[in-house]
Amino acid sequence: MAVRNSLERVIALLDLFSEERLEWSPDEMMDELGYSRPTLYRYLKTLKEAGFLTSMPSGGFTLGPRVVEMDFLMRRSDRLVAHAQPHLEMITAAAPCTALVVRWYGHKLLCVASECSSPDAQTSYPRGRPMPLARGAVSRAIIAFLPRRKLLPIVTANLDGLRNAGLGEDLDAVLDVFREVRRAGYAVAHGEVTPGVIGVAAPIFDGGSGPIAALGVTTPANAAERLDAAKMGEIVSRSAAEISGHLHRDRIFGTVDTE
Amino acid sequence: MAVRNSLERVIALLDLFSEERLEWSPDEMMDELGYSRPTLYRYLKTLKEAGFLTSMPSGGFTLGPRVVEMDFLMRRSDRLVAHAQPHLEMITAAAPCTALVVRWYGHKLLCVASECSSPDAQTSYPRGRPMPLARGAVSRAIIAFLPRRKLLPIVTANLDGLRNAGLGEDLDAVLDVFREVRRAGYAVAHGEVTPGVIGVAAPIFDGGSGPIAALGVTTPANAAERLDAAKMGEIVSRSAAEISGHLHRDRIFGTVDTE
DNA sequence: GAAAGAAATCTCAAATATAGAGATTTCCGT
DNA sequence: ACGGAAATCTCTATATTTGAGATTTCTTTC
Repeated sequence: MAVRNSLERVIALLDLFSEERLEWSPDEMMDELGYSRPTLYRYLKTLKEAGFLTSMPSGGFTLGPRVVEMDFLMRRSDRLVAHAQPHLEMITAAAPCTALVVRWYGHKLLCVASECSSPDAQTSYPRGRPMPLARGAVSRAIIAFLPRRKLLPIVTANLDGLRNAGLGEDLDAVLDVFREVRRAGYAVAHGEVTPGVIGVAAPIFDGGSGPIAALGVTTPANAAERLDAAKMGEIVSRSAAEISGHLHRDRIFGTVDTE
Repeated sequence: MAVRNSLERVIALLDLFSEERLEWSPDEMMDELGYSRPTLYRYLKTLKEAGFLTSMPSGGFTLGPRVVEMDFLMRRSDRLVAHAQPHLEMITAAAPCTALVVRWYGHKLLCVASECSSPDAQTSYPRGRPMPLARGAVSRAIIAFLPRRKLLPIVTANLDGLRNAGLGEDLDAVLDVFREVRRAGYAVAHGEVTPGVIGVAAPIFDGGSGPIAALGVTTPANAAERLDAAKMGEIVSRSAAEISGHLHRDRIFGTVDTE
């Protein structure tokens, strides 16, 4: 654990609240982080006043309303989500599947919108769920279209993961796969993220360099037998291109904000 | 602007990102907050590394992936949401309306789950949207059931708002309204939050003192003519009671966590 | 591909705010 | 109203933060 300044120590406090554990008592936090009592309470008080944490009736602390509100803000004013929503609905209405939009955050993939018409809960992928960087059509649809100078470091850094996903034995083989995705305009994956589920995805651009997100569709493999990958790729690519067009226009003419 | 310690200054930075404005450039932040360049960049770097902010291709900053992930965590492990979901679906399936769960955060009401079957977009109320404290059935359903020592300060602090909402001219009149809500077990409101929309709501308890949330249903007034308020109150109360029962049991037997 | 311009980071000393031990107050259930 | 736990306060030594300016890194333009 490197030297931490006070802000990092506060953030370490927020880091405690994870999937494994969403409620912590002050004493447990002290044990875990080694902060003194007054210090911990000072931090807690400020975070609580700002709404990042709330105290439960049980005496413990959890994440607070501020988190929910900030996510609401993001959702509500995210043009990507707004423009993608009709497409998600259209796609899920046409066949039992999950359609999702995954945003590229520079070194992390996160689902930001999804619709699901498949009865199979396995395929569902809600907003907020992180997506692995080395596997899946969505991830490949984004990485493949990154500008060279960003693509190479990411590929080399994740080479092991990509190899395990079966993309190829060495760097060149993996790069070939990405080249092929670029040529086709979309990526296909067979059960890489969820076993038994086929995924197809195409990149979304906003006019800047490189994709900012991807539109993906996943279907249970048995259902996908009828919908062949090429056809799905076609549909996904077209929708992704339309969304990109909207974003591009927004960017040029300035965002028509709020409402 | 009172004296602020460094943590509060960092939070003030996050406060900038509001409904009005979700993208800020470093220079704009400096102007707004008066921090020096190195200080601002130090803050930004840490917040960015922690994922609370991201830099946009345009050079500005916005809220980052961490926010979305934290909301996902909360949503996914919120027993209130989990237990309420089937009821929301059941209620919205029965008639065109919006059913929502609003959590009480000690001094703030926030919608945490909602389903909508009404074609009228007016009635929709998505997760993350704050709810006014002085108006609406949901708010009243919660406040009315607070323990005395919490109820009084809140009512007196918001007396003006409550008066404007038409609850009564003075403190005693307002308290009478709440007493009546307690007697009925649910609250009814006519167009208080959204004009032309009728709301009915009942409190949800988890076994501690005071309600932790409310279940609400809103319908366009014309559609509500057929469903009289008493009947809606009945349904909402029953669902709220069932949800309370689940939460109570969870609390006693310990949470069956994760999955 | 080089050069100008902008953006981000670094250096370092002064000063200021922070940390923590222990005392004290407030809160809560009985 | 009481007792025990939870949260906050006081105060000083000390470590940390701050900010001006220099410097590096990245980006855009030619």
